[in-house]
This record gives sequence, C-alpha cells and structure tokens, in this order.
Amino acid sequence: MGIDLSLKLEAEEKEKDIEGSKQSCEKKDEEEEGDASDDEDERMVIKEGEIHNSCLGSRTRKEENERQELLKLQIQMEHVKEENTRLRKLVEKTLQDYRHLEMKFPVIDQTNMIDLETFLGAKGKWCVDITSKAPKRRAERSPSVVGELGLSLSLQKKLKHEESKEADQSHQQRYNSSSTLDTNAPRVILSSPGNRKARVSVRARCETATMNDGCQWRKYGQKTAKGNPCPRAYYRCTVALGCPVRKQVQRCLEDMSILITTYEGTHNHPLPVGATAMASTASTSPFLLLDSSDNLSHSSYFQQNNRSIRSLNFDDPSSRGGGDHVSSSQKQLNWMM
DNA sequence: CGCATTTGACCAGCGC
DNA sequence: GCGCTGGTCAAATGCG
Repeated sequence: MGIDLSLKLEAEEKEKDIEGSKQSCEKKDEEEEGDASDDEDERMVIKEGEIHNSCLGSRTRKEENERQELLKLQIQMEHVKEENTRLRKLVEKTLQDYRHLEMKFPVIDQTNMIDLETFLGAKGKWCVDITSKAPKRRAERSPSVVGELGLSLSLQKKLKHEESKEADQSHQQRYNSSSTLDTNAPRVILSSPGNRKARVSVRARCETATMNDGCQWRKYGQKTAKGNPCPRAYYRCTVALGCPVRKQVQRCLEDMSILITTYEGTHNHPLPVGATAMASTASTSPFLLLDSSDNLSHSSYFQQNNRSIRSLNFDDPSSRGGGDHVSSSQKQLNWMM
C-alpha cells in the first residue's frame, strides 16, 4: 500500500542524509589537511593532531545522535506498520461485509415484490422483481438479482414504430445486459403493449436450433441481423389456422449456447396438451424473476394475455407431452410455453 | 408427393 | 430522397 512506499522513501532519504553528513566530515578533514601545508613541520604535526582529535570527538557524537535518530525512526516505522496491518484488516472486513450485503440483495428484492408474486399465483416459488422504467437504472441493477436457479422474467412495453429509438435501444440493452447475468439462466422478457401486440422474450441455454415450447411452428424466414453473425430465424404458429403468434429465434452473441426466443402475439387457440401440462407444473418451477419496465401495465397485460403467461414454464421431463405438436426440428428442446 | 426449410427479393420504417 | 435495416413473402429445394 501507499503507506509502505512512503515509509520506504522517507527511510531512504534519512539514510542519504546520514551518508551526506559523513561525507561532509571527511571532506572537512581533507580541506583542513590542505590548509596546513604552509606552516612549520613540527607545528603542523601538533596542529593536525589536535584538529584530528576534535573531529573524531564530534564525529562520535554525531554518530550517536544518528543512531538515536535511526532508533526513533525504526520505532516510528514499527508503529506505522502496525497501523498499516490494522487498516488492511479493516479494508478486508469492509469488503467482506459488502459481499455479504450483495448476496442478500436478491432476497430483499424478492420480499418487496410480493404483490406480483401473489398475482402470478405461485407463492413462495417465484422471485418477482420490478424495476424502474428507466433503462439506465435497469442497467445499473446488480446481476445477482437472477435467481439461484437462473430463471428470470421481465416485463416491458412493446416498441412499435411510434415509439422512440431510445426505447428500442433499451430493449436491446436488456438483451445485452441480461447476457452478463448468469448465462445458464433462461430469461424471459414480456412486452406489455397495452393495446399493442404482446411480446415475450426468452433466453435459455439450448444446444438445439430452437426450443420446445409445445407449439407447432413453421419457419418462414431467416435474416442475419446487424451486430450478430448468427442468423435470426422467423417462425409462425401453425397449431391453428390464422394464429397470429410469431417467434424470432436467435443465438446470443456473447454466448452462442444461449438461445433468445421472442414470441409476439396471443394464440387464438387452446394451447397444446404439452404446453398446458407444463403450466400445471408451474408451482414446481425453480425460480422465476420478473423485471418490469411498466408496473401499471402488469395487471392489464396478465388479464389480456393470461393464457400465455400461465403456460410459460420450464420443461419438466416427467410432464413432457407436447411431442405430438412439435415439428421435427424441435425434438430435443428443453422447455415449454 | 406433400410438407418443411431455405434463400433471395421485396417492402416499410427510420435516420441522416 | 436515399440508404440501411428488420420483417415478410414466395419460389426453389430438400427430405421423409
């Protein structure tokens, strides 16, 4: 630490001073020797002897003083060293406390969100978190808010054409920031559009091309989005004729094993058996975290899209049963909607 | 042969 | 107005 360095510098300066005083004494000797060269030989010898003796006497006194000074400095250094170690311990303890509080943060967050938790009807099984609408605050949130089992859900407004680019960026920012969270965490982002289309984004680790959500999808397009070399695939729900639900599937740029699936619209048909079976296992779902950008829109959104939300869940091998409705490319998908 | 997927073209919105 | 980008269409292709 800085204290150690400054002490070392001070000690070096002292040593230099001591050496300097020694050198000056020797120099004085030499000068005195030079001055005596013009006098008589005998006198010279006596005089030189007297000068030499007096110099030796003053030298020993000086050395004694220097020794005492050094001792004082050494004692002072010991004290500072002790202070240094004491401060170091203090810093370590502070850091430890900080980490402790950081770990407690999700729990505190959870207890503040009981209302929405109750609303979802999954008491004690879900971790609900509502954040401010402001993207900045969202970005500042601690990554630790993701549940220990790594599932998160977010609510936000649908960004249609009439909405600002800022909002659009916040949507993208959400994607990016969430990727800095636990990458094992499937993450759900719900768009609450009011009179606009419902939009749900899910992030989940998935090795296959798409995730099994219990519905039947038909791919109708693929596009390479800017900033991500992985192509974005477009799917349309084919469970019922004219179902408006579409989904976009794209790999996360930071972690290719993470699949970002965005659902848009509400199904105009009952969900497949597999998906509804999954819904019943909601209470066994490990950990869900809601992140809302628009608190007021929660209830209206859930009322309007109740079916979709209730059926949103993770795969449970014991209750998997949507295979009949799943297309060939979706056989190994590991969660359902 | 029918259905799903692929892929290039087209369109609309948005920013400069 | 033009270029860029995201989203959609539809013909071509592949597969069971």
